[in-house]
Amino acid sequence: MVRKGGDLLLSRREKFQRLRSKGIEPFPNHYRRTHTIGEALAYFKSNEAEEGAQTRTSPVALAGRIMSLRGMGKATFLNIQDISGHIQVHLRRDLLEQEYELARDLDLGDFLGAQGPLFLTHTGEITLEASQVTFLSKAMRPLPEKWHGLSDVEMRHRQRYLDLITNPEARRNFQVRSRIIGAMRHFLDAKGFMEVETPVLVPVAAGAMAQPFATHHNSLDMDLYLRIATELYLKRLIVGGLDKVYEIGRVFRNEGIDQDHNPEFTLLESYEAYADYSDVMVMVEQMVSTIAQEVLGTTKVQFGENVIDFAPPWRRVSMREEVLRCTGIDFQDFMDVAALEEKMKSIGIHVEGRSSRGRLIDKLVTASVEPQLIQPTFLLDYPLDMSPLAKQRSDDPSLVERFEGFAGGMEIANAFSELNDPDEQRQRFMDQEDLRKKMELDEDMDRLDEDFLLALEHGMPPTGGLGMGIDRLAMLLTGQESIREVILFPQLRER
RNA sequence: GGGCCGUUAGCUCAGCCUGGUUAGAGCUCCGGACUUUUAAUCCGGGAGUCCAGGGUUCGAAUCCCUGACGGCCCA
Repeated sequence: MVRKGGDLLLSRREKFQRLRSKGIEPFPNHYRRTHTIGEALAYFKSNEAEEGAQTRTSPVALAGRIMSLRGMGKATFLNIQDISGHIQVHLRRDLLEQEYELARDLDLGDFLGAQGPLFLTHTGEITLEASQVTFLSKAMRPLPEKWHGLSDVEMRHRQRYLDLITNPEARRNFQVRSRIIGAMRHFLDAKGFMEVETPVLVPVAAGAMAQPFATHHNSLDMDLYLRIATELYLKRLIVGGLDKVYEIGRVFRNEGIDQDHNPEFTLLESYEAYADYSDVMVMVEQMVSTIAQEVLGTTKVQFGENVIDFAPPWRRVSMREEVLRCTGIDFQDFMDVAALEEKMKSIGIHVEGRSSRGRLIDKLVTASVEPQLIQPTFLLDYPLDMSPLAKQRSDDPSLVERFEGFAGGMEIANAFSELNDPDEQRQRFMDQEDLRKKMELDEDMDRLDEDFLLALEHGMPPTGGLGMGIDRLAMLLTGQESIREVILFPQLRER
């Protein structure tokens, strides 16, 4: 596909042809570098520490993308970049002789291999003095502007590779994200959890209240959905005796897109037999603070105008109390849906369509409480109405043993003591379905998964379960306020 | 779903309010000079579907309408 940019593309094509006609392969198969650029810089510094600024190292062979190019006639300075860093390369005609001609055909964005000793220029920059250069790959299109980088947000997302080439912060965000997930696996593995993979294509999209994406399997002639959660499959594994399992996987929810929602996102779910939600709470604060410490070297991160400290213990407060504090509404005084809705309207919270009591309370939390929860906070003990998979509290059956974890004004974790009574679970699913039908609700309810109930009937031990949004955790630990900055290819409208 | 803002050269942006020569700048690109430069510098030269469509006007990048895409805020 050829797009605009006529001249610039043409001149690159011409240089490409010129290379070929000189017998230089523009896309050679092999190049052996001896060091990454980061390693080479470290190598020079250790030599410098021993021998002083005049040191010249033994030759190294480096490779990278040309990010700047300063031709000066019989000498050329350029900078090459790889993932570990960037380094200046000095090309001299007296050293390279005929090979120096190559300098004329280099473009920003091309890949170059260079071999030679490292030295310090008298402006103090570590530089490779090339005794040999190897053309490694041609860029047929120009890079974005070298000083400002690529700043058009849409293009940064559509052509993420350009963002990654030119914006160090983008590279860093995704490196941090990767290390977060690594540290998370390490933490869970060390606790004796087993990582598993469960189906993405499922006959019933259950385990959360969300619209699924629908698809179809042709040879089975069967409608399937992309999972909206991994919950019910992981609990089947608890039934199966795996005792501590987790999955880090993509889930799909057919919903709107905004600052902290993408239709596909990465979710950690973990289930631990013989644990309850208070055990999970301790694990969450340990895990997040450990990850922050491991990845960032601190538990404190700048997020917007705030510094969030993930060091345990996190604040714990009953959800009911916190709603009361933030809104002046004690939802236990409003068992009636209409009365609650009326009361919410009086403080300016409107809910469209017909809603259940659970959804109204959820709305209260997201609208009035969540934005205030900047420092890590656990809200405890949610109403039964909005928690069909959680176990009731023994002292108050209108509440369940559930918490959600918040930080930076976002929900990042959701956990409960898992309901393991199969008859009660069936009843909860049916209540949800009844509620939806009776009230003609405009909302998603958890779907009944008959096969899951069959598993539960074989007996599930008491279990503590957790769901945690990896993308939002990555936002918090990278200081990014948009989920699109931590998802490499966020969903965009087709152009 | 509603409101506000944006879309001009490959990239980063000015110009628009207050319509009027051939739409500008920097980077990139092309030619030339230059063997320690580093946003290299100096000289010369290129490069545009002003998001799309419609309207107003003698005349539209500029004013109006519709749409597309994106951003922010609200729901």
